[in-house]
Amino acid sequence: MEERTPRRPRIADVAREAGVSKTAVSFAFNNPDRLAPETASRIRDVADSLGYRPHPVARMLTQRQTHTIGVLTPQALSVIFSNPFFGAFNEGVALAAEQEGYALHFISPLHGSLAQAMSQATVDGVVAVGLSASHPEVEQIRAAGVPLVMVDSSALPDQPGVEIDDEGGARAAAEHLVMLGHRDILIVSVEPPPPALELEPEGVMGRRLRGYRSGLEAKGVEFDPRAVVVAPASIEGGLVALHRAWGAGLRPTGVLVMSDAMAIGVLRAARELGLRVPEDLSVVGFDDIDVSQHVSPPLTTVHQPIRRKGESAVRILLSVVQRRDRDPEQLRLETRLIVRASTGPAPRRRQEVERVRG
Amino acid sequence: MEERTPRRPRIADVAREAGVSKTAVSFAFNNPDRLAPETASRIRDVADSLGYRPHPVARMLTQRQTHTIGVLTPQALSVIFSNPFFGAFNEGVALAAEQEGYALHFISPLHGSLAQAMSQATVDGVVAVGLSASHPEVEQIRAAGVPLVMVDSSALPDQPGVEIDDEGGARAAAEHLVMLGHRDILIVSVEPPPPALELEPEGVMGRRLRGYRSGLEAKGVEFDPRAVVVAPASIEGGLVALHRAWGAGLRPTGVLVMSDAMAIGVLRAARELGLRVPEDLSVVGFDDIDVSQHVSPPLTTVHQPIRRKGESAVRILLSVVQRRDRDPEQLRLETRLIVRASTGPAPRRRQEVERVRG
DNA sequence: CCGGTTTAGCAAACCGGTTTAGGCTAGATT
DNA sequence: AATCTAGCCTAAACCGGTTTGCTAAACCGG
Repeated sequence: MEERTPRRPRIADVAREAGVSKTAVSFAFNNPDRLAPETASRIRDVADSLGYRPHPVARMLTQRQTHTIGVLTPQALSVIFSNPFFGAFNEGVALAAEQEGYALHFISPLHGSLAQAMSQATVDGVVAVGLSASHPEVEQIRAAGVPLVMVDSSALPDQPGVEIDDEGGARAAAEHLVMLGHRDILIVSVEPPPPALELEPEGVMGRRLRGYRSGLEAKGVEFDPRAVVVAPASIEGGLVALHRAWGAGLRPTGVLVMSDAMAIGVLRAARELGLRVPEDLSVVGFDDIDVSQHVSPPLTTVHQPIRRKGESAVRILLSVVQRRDRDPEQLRLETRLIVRASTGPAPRRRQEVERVRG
Repeated sequence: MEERTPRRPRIADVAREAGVSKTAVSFAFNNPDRLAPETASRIRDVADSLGYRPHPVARMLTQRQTHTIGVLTPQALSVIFSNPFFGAFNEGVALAAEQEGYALHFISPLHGSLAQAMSQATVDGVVAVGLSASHPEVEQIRAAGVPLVMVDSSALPDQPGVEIDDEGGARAAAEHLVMLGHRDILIVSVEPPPPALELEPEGVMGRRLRGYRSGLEAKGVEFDPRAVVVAPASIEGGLVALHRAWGAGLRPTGVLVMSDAMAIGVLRAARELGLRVPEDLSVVGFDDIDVSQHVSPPLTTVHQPIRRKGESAVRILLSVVQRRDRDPEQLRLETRLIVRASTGPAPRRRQEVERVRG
């Protein structure tokens, strides 16, 4: 007698074994009231003894829902997960999703195509983060007909979304430095990842840049485009950014950095250059990720409610997934400057900085 | 004339519109060689004009695969994502998965039950991390018949898995401190999360504890169980752990911490207590997460190849998902001590520490 | 002109469930 | 006794695709 690889038992096997119809087996699991109690429990016993579990894919197909929400990003997942910003964001997403019993499915470009990855994904709805409204594939994605909430994309009309007041936060950061007496200010911006989108004015970084600029100009400091450097949004990125700026002869007393990860790199570069923070150089980050309060000196930064952003996105998404009748909800969360120890009064005389560098 | 909500077009709609059978439509997408070229392209045109995309769930059902791998953890996802260890691990997982065109699906306890979450998940295989072999649901999970690779669980026979040399790494850390002259050593261990598993001897932390112990004893330092404190595996956790130990009257000159996140908290607590690191207090972490080299002072820690662990787990998983004939592969990765600046010679006289504290 | 091979496309079965619309029986009602 | 109702269960249709035979026509060399 051959030992066959044991097929996974299906509903028909249970039905046959229990001497009932498939319908009865299905009812035993999903709708036991429609069966005599003893029949239902007998069916369940048989199912257990066979090790039967309803096939999740088949269920999805008939019920037309997957109980899964997708998190979509235009970047490779392998660059997302160890980014503390995404960590906190995903934490919020997970919190809201778990509460409602939804699982999480991550969608990233498949063979370079987001739309393709999207059409392969079995989700009830999608939270898109870091996807700019002008992304080439955004139309295809919307055309997939899956409920979609966009995060940090300048809102399309009719498109639910969550964003924050990037511009206001950046303006506060810039004004803070100016009020401390800084005049020579370096701006460190985020370089778009390889599949190089231009630095679009509608993107997050565009908004922050506008905020910096208006903050400077509001206080009478001229905005100098040559004092803007660009690097990858990582600790390393910030590190090389300051070194490069310094090497190019810039001698700022204050730095406005568009992400905390980069700001941490800037802090490190400052130490390497022999600059004391904040005595010689003031640094302001953006995002207020968890570690920012633990680095030394603790980082002055623009706080945004990252976890809440993730939670809200999921809440909004589920409200459209579950009842179709909603208006597209657009949520805007506040930012605020948190002054810690990485900023201080500008050094009196420029020489002071020069001397240290030498 | 009523405006009906437009049904998603199905294969039958395309077939009717193009005047062919469903089979032909299917071929046009998956097996165009079996059709005359002009027929195939006509079908694809019709499909495009209708906005037709094959329904991913239906595909999964017939093809019996989902092109998705699951990442399973016994903890809530909302505690996972902003943990830098998981961040790096997931990065490795994502890297290997993306290379093979697999998406990622995260599975965490559903209504408290991992097995239930598991049976709902549509994945081709699962990487389980932080799931101890003695977890109450591990049998049900294995019984689901889904290929499974366990990470950091003491290997079950017949069960593919990836682990690291926790014990060896911990021993090296302990010996390092002893060689620097430390005799009063505090051990900070990880408290199991709420659904409180005991601190099992087979768990990761059990292995590390054994390593510390054997490292101490090998160098003739007695292991004192009262010098082991327990706290959550977070920066906060480490912070309160040292404060609590200090408050209880312990006066270690060296601390062995079972995770870098906690070690960073310990560093901070030391600063709050007025202790200089490493002059007054030496601190050794475990894991070597990315930030550890950026905190100040840079953290001496036991390195483990976290990303590679994730990658390897997925590689092994896919090798069994794709061809069933493999032996269960068990991989063990090395750890090594990385000495940075948070450890140094023990202070000469105990008084030195006492004085500082005062 | 004939048997044999391609080629192009189709009908039907299948994946593994859920759901609709009844059917049958037994007890209650008229 | 005939009709109604309630309770329990089922056959068949359905979700939306893929795959397996099979057939009819075109092609081919002899």
